[in-house]
Amino acid sequence: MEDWTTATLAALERDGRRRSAARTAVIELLGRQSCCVNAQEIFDALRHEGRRVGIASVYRTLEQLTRDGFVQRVDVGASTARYEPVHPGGEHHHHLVCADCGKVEAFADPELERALHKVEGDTGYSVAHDVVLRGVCDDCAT
Amino acid sequence: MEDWTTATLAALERDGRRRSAARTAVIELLGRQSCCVNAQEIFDALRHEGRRVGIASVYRTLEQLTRDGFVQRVDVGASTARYEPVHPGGEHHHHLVCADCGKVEAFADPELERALHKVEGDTGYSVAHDVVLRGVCDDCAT
DNA sequence: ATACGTGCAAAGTATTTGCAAACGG
DNA sequence: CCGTTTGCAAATACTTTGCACGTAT
Repeated sequence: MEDWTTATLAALERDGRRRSAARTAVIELLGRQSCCVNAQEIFDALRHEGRRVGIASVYRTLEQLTRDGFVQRVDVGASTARYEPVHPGGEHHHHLVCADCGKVEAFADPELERALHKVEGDTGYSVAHDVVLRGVCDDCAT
Repeated sequence: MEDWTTATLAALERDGRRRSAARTAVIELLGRQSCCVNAQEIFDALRHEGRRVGIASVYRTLEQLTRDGFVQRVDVGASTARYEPVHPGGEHHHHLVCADCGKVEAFADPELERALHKVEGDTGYSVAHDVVLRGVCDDCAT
């Protein structure tokens, strides 16, 4: 979804925010992810490609993007928070977490999604939702 | 569910663990909860009723109980982890979290549960699951 | 020019760990 | 008694904040 990056940068600009180096770097990196990442991973990846960003800026950017609804925070139970891009009306998935090694995988299920929407209608809660299933992954099952 | 307390204490005993004061206090308090609580809340409540427990013991007990499947850790996105008793085959609910004030409420939905079990069958993940819906609670909606 | 953003380092929180003393079986 | 468990305090892990300087607009 290269599109998310462009859309997000454009939305920020429209909002009067500046297209600064650190912010742009974080957004571009997020746009390349297929599933959730944490702040440290973003920081390390950016450093690895030679960008000089501070981890504080990573956290600040994530906080902003989360507040504005461009990314969703995913709490999979590890001590660290993870984040992933939100594709409005598009691809949408949930998470399988290995109880053993902590690995996080994505899954999607239309029927589950339908049940969720119904509950959201009933309760009035509908800003975001996340389903976390715990179990043992294939690697650890051996 | 006064029953959970008894069952859990018995299971620990059967497992060779000691029925120590701190551990028993934490388990009894958990058994009285209807929804999830965090370590600090447990600590404060126990202190309030005059029991001299250290917060480290609260964490240690929670970690043990979680590992053994007697309590489930619930990550609702706040910085602190919450925990609640697991009633095997019995009452089972998920959580609504207010995006504004952080309040956590419980909800249950049979259709959602059915969809979840189906996904668990498909994926092989089935140790535990938790659904978190975010939104604005009635109090904050005003 | 002039706000807005930044990197760094220091400060906060939540949780874990080391250890000698207390305790349960 | 002897190994488990404890409370405390120090250590750790993650995240936030204060601040002087950089930089987009």
